[in-house]
Amino acid sequence: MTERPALSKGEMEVARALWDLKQATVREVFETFPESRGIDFTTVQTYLRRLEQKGYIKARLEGRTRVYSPRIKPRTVIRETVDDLVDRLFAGEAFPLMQHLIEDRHVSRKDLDALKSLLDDLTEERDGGNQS
Amino acid sequence: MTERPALSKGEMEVARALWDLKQATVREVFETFPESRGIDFTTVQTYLRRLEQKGYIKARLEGRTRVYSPRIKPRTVIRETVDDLVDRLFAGEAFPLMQHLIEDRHVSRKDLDALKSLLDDLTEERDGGNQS
DNA sequence: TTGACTCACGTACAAATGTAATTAAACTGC
DNA sequence: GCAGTTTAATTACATTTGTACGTGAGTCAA
Repeated sequence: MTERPALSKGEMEVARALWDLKQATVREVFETFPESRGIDFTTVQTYLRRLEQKGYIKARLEGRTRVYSPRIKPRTVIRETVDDLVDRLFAGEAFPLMQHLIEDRHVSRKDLDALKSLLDDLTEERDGGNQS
Repeated sequence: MTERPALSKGEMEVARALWDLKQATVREVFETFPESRGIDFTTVQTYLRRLEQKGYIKARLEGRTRVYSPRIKPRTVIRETVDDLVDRLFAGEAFPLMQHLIEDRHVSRKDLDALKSLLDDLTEERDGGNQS
């Protein structure tokens, strides 16, 4: 099922920018990058073309301009990408990654609470109200 | 700070295998890969050589054999690698990644509890004594 | 001590990646 | 209506990556 070639790092950045915009031209995507990133317009263009070739996004012509939009849902791409990382760097175990994120990152107080809340929801859902 | 060239996917797999073994020869690392992975002995050898060149691991000679061991702590490598992913795929926000891991992955009951526990520890540590 | 093997190492090489220069097309103010 | 300017599309190219082959040195059984 892992048909599509994986995203490269540069492609990832550009794909995410496009997801944020929902749909956009090369220029629009390009403009989301801060000057400091020092990326060339044509580089962004190349990434978008490759993303299209790989099947991640699609484009329609509007006048002489290509307007790109996602073909694969971000959520799906994220799942595949994270799965791959977990496989390679954590032998397939997601837990160590979560642990790393919680312990070695600066998690804000707000995020901490939000995470707990997520976990509680999941626990409840799991138990379906009748487990003790 | 990001001096060392980043790990490639293949290098990641091999590095992790070496971390697990603490120190090992090419053959020992090679043998941790299941037949199904279909990776060649010399491919593993190449990855180890490149990891050494990139400064991630070091080797000492034992007879005519190289015994590899980590030069950079796994924890550090993981941090750098995950940071990079978060930057590219989540615009630098770690929270969405955690959310993805919690919601879109199968988290076992045991892991759920362990995660909550981690969060609680952190909360306490945060609040405990001097709050900001 | 030789022929069959086993390894370690260096070498190889196509494909993927990061990055951009070139070329071509459209647009704008004279 | 064309010289100059923006922008889009194509092409280019060095590096990195994935993957492995060849060569030569060490080892063992007879």
